[in-house]
Amino acid sequence: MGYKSENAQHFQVVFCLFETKGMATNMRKELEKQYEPGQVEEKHYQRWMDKGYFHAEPDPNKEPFCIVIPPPNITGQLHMGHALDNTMQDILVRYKRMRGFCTLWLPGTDHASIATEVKIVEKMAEEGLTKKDLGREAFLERAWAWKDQYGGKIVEQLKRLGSSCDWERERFTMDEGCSRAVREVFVRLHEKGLIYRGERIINWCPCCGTSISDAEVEYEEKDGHFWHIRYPVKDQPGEYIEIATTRPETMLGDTAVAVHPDDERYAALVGKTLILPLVNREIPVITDTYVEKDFGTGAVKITPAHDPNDFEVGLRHDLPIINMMTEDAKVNDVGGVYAGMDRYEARKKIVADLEAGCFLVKVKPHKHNVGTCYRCNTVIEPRASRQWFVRMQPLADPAIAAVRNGTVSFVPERFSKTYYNWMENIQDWCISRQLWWGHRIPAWHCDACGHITVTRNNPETCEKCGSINIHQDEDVLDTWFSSALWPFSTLGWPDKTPDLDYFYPTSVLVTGYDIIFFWVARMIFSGIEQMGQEPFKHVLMHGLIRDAQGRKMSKSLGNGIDPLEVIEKYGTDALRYAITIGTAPGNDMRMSDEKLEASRNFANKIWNAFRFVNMNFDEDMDFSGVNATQYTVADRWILSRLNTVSREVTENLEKFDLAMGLQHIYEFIWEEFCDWYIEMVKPRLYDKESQGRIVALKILNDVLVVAMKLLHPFMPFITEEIYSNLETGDESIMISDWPTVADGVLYPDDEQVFQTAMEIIRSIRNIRSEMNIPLGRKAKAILVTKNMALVGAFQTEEGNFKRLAALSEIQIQSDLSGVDDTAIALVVDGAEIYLPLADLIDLDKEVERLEKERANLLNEVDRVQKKLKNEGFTSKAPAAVIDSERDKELSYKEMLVKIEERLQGFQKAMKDL
RNA sequence: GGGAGCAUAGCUCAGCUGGGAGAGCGCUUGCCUUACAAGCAAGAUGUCACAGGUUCGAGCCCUGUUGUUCCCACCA
Repeated sequence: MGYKSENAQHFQVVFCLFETKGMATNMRKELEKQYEPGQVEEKHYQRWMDKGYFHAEPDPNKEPFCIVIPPPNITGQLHMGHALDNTMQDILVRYKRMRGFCTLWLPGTDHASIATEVKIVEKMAEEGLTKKDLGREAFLERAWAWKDQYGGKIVEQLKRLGSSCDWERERFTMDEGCSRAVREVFVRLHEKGLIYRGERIINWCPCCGTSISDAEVEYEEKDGHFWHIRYPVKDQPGEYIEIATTRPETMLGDTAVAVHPDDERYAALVGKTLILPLVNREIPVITDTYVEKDFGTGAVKITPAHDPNDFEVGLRHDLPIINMMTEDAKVNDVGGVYAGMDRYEARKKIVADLEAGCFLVKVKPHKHNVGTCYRCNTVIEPRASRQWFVRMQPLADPAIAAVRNGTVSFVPERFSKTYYNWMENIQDWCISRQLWWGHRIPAWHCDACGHITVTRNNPETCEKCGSINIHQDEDVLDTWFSSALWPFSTLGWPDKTPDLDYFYPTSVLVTGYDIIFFWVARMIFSGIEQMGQEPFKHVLMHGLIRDAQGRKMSKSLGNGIDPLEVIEKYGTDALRYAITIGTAPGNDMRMSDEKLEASRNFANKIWNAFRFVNMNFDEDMDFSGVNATQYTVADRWILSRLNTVSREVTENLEKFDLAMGLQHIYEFIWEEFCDWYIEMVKPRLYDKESQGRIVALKILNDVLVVAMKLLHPFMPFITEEIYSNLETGDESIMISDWPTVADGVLYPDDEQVFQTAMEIIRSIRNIRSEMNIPLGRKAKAILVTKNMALVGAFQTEEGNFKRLAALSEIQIQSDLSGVDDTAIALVVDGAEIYLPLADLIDLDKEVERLEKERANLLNEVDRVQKKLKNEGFTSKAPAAVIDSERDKELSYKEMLVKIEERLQGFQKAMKDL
């Protein structure tokens, strides 16, 4: 089946939409005045899918271009962040596809271990159930059911955005392949000694009941207190050390008090024993340089089990680690009478008891940062715990180098600093989570000998003692562990697949700057470690979308803008336009109804431009006889401009400046094509006998074809809708070729002439408006110029120019003969226009206007001349700049002369009156 | 404590390797001109935060200051 017949078939589908309302007389039916995105989007997306346009297979004859999607959480509901992220990816992908790359956009979803588990637990709570009630297996059944129910939802929502993902390759971080990759990486890192298990202080979320990594802790400044407490010295009544703490309840776990070795105030007490109040435990006074003399009292209680610094001090001094808290943040058995109390309840009681026992010296208000869980916002509790860690230093070094040497580049560049900052100060990564939903750690503990067997496949015996009494580690891995492998696990790793071979390293990663640590950094070191090659060449960062007031969108504020509602109301293309336009790369942006309306208006503008063209098309047009010799100035001007704009859009896309690319095509379509070219072409079209009609139709068609291509990556639906109704020979815009661009300016002379003509028309319109000359009153204009090209243009386009400037006649001549002294004079670069409107003119005002004009020009001439007289300028500025200043000088001078002549004539005429 | 961003029209924001300040919205005026009133035409509005410096030339580069936002670190 050829293109033509397909196209014809498609036409019928399109136009039946309008059959009911239109009252068309031929095949080209009247289109709706307003663009209706709804059905158009659904229709084309379905067709693209059916045709398999999104699918990519490795093609040795083409260059690959690959993006892996930042996988949205299965629990996720599409929000503006997704809309931005995926619009940007789709723009790049559609552009590269049209440029002939073998283009793969690989989609998928993330199991989002902790986030999903939190949601499921919440839902279970509504039924009065806890995880313990269900047990691991039943819980996981629920989780998978959840995934099946909601996982597809976000995917369907991504489709509404127009995302041209290869859905045949959709992946999930917990699918068989990705899980295999996870186990493989874990085992490999373990074999290299880069994964270890150890007792460390980790961040514990009492609400989620799990450890979380440093990156998952958010700090908020909160008002707290500084409690000053006396710890009495053993056997020396009246002697004590005063410490200060923000968490008095942790004293239950104190195993020492530390002072600075050089602190003379406490020198005598070092080595003595203190009696821990309320607990009556004996603890030593030690010295450690970690203590700052000038902060607080200069003496620090040391709680190795509940503070990272204290833990380190504890290690140095071989102190016991006393954990005083349960997993749900209650005081444990260590706490004696406080056992079973919630941490804050215990705090109150302990403070009260300290006060009663005269141990409390004072309470000072104190602002400090409190860590909270990024998922549930609960205050996290530092806690000594046995966990699995990834040793980061060896992995970080090559990952830093990859960015330093440009193998991976951040766009905009400044984000590489954020990356270095983190990578260079990296701590080991706590990867074990006390959760059930996720990749279970591939480690088996031997009940007989205690050895841990780490292996890819479920072992039956302990590798050390051979015992069959082994059990798998209860914990799962940090959800980011599997995301870190995403760029290669999704392409088939650890197998050597053709996909992996062809598409890895991927081309670009598009994501928000808020996720550099969680994800980008970890993908980079994982890719380098496992594949020996960086996972992507460029990281294109974007900012956050905020609400109209500039606030972050959040559930609690209820200020979120739902992209699906926006799509319903304004259309996907409008949403994509609004998201892309007018932002600098990497900056946050605000979204508002005003912006969306403006975006929809642009879509509507394009629609009406097409509508105009469409209604002038004939059923059987034949462009074959049209050739370049038949083009008018306007034709060559618009083609020349189109060529330049094509180059600009291409260049901007190449350097990932999407907003600027869109800006260029926007301005071209609205200001040049619609406001000028279409207006210029109308008379030719209305005159059915005109020779130029078919030429004009061809140019309209061709310009729209290219303009739609340039716009397609940004606004895929409306461009496809229009493209499929133009004369192209293609079956779809999305697999058509990107416009080719000629070097330089295509028709420089015509551009020049047309610019001047536009300037003339604008100044006539201006004066009409200024002098309140109504449109109804047709005025005559005398154009005085020696520019033959301009004369030619005005002769061939006379009807047009008359109409655009609302003139009844344009008389062209090379001198002032017959021009009335009192005619209004307009001077532009290269021409003068005289409007003999004596009866309408207030002579004094006209003199005033001319004098103002004269003053302006004098000013300009003066400025340019000063510049040109400056030797520094003439000797150092580039030749092109100097030339253009010389040109300006000439034309300003010429214009000045005309104005002055005019003024003299005018004043003489006034005298005569 | 360290790092980054931002400060340009009434509002929201663009502004290329430094070479006469732009858009959208809003505002004023005139238009339902057979593509579009979700539109057309014309217009007004700027000490480009401040102070120095580099340069023939600075919104743009350098230094400092002020205000503001964010990230990282975490002195108990």
